[in-house]
Amino acid sequence: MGKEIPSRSEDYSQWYNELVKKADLAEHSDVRGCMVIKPYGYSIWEKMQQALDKMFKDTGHSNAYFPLFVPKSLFEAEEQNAEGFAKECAIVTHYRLKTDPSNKGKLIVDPDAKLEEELVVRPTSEAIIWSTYKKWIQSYRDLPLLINQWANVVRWEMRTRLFLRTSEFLWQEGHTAHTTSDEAVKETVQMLDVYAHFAETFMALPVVKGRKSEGEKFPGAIDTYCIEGMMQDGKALQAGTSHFLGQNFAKAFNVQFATKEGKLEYVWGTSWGVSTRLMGALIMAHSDDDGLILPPKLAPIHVVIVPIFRSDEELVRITNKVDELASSLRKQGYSVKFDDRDNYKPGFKFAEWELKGVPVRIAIGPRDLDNGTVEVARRDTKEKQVMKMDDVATSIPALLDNIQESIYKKALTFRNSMITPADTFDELKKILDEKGGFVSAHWDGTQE
RNA sequence: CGGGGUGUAGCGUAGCCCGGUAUCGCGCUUGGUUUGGGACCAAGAGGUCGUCAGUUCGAAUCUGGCCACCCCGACCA
Repeated sequence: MGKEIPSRSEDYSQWYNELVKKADLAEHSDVRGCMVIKPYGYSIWEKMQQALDKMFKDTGHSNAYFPLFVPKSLFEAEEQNAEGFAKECAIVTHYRLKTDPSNKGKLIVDPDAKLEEELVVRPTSEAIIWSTYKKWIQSYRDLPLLINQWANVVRWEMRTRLFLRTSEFLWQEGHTAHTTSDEAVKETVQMLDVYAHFAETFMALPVVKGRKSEGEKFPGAIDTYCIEGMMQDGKALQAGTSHFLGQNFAKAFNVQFATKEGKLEYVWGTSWGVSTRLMGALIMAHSDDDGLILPPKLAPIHVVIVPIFRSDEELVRITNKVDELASSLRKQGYSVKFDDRDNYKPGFKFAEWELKGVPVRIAIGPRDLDNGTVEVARRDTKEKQVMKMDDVATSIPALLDNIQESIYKKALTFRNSMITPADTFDELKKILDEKGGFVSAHWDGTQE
């Protein structure tokens, strides 16, 4: 602990790394390129999962789970997809270890236990899922098939960064199959809208929706749509993607259905995903030099209550008051933490909860007991106000709503200030060199 | 995969050039004083110096191999 987070302006990337560690979100694991998500960080991810999962269900999707391992022959069936991911795959080649005869107590890979066919650890699940869909889909009556999977995937990246790029990451991947191209495109766009809506209303992160260029699109897709958020260093972060797959995977895995007219046709596919990278986006979009700033809708703790006391007896009096307040807030669905640790001073606790981004802090001491008041502080602006104890429970909901909105507005204002129009290529280059941010420019859509 | 760097207590580090059994801070334990913005004092616990080998009477320190991680590039959610 301590005021050791480097300032955002000095070294953005270092600031980010320190913040992730200090706020108790995640740390590098001893395993190459992998990350340990700590309980506090994971609880934020769970909040994201819950909100997203509800939105998926509301749009007619169901959850399922498919295997971690993809036999190489399945993996290579859709050529573009296979080629696109080939350079970053982890592969299982053996299924057994044995004791090393020349080095007691150590294990070696048993050369006799080589697999007939290597297993690819999924970098994405299109292959394994489409090979399964082949069995599930016979008739137009089986469609649309709307499935989502919460899973981990492995992409053997050379350089990793906490939440933004790790060898293994958690995500959700939707895989749908449809009777017509139109319906599949609609699904693709619908899910992009779901992501954009989630980013803006839950993460308080304004995003730009768009379509990827030929060079950037998902391997195996006809079209890739994405949402991009603006981070405080003026750089874009891709926060979610939605792909229209056309009939590419249906053809690769021979997934056909009988139409009403009795004809056989290939189904139309989509896939879409967001990952724990959203955690990185959330952190980079809002936080300041004092730590994390969480939008209330994703905060695992909405309100932290810090008692200020000199004696045990004083703490008891405060605790009695706090119990009433906390239970009335909890009844309204808010998560409340009473920080009654006696080995830290209030100032330390203030700083710690600010570091962790808890939206609202309530301090209550002997002075408040006498006056029937509390001190309410909001994390985003650090404004404090003294409030009547009796009014707290009823005014917290509005305060949290206000914080959610004000975080969004701040991000939106910043984002808009960093969008610069350019009419010529020279202008574009100049803006990117000098100002950064987004550039609104003309483009004819070609590679050149 | 190219270029650079680091590895010493739970964390962050000094010592390395010039070899003699490891420094300091945070944290932890105990006791006391404290508590409205990151408390203080005292005592205490905690280390095969990444790993394997070599040189040497003696290696954290010198030499070689290996491993891991970090930073910068290319690639990506």
